[in-house]
Amino acid sequence: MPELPDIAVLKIYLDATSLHKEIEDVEVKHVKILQDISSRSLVRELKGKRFERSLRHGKYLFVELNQGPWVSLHFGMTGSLEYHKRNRDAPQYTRVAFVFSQNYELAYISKRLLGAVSLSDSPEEFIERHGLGPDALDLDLQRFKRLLDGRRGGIKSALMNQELMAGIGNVYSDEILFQAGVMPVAKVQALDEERIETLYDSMQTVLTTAIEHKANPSQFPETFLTPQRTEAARCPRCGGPIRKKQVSQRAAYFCPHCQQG
DNA sequence: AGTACCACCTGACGGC
DNA sequence: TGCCGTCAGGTGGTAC
Repeated sequence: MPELPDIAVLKIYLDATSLHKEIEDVEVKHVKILQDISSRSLVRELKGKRFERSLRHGKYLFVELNQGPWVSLHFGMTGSLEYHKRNRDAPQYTRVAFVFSQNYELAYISKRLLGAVSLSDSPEEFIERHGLGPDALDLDLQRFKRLLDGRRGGIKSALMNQELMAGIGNVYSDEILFQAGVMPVAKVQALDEERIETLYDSMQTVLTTAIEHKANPSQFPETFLTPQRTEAARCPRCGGPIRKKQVSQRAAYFCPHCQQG
């Protein structure tokens, strides 16, 4: 479920395992995962260098090398990281392996190959080039209001629009709307100022709470909708049935009793 | 400006 | 058991 909280957890993991170690080799196991760069260039740029620090913006993780470009990691719908000792059973679907000394490596894993590994001059340059909005957790209420002001479309697609704000995907947009008591089909224009503020508060609370629980839905508070993303589920607040509906081309889960507008 | 649709990929699941 | 359609949390391009 790689949305903002998941990437935040991957950042903690990468920082704890893979910084300040010489990259002895880079193994590209599937070139389709590389974006705008060849295998050879990636290896040449990274070999002998070290990861010094990482930054997260939206659903992207950027890793700074001790000199040269930044590595940018995007995880698509099925991506992850795993640091492990190299042996005969490497993780399945490892697409790129960053190899350190003593036979340890950081594996970039992507089952469906929808993610991307690339290089950029800086996170700022990458964010600009991709037209990403501000990070959803680095957004104050006033700016949130300005971003939504005058928008004609639905609230769910606005929350998921990476050009507007970066980091929220299908699952967390549903959770934020549920916590705020707003229907996924609600139009932005139909929300008064108070509900926009509630939405903002829910966004901050949901994202930070998810990160605190390692982005693992099975550990989320009982008041959360996310673990109930099945059609037979019950609303954690009122006990009524959870409904599923296509909204903005995605499967939205919501409680018709607790969410309005 | 905002939305619909398709494409990119692979795997899981249910129906037959 | 095998085949087939459908669906899955990502982004990006095109057409309206």
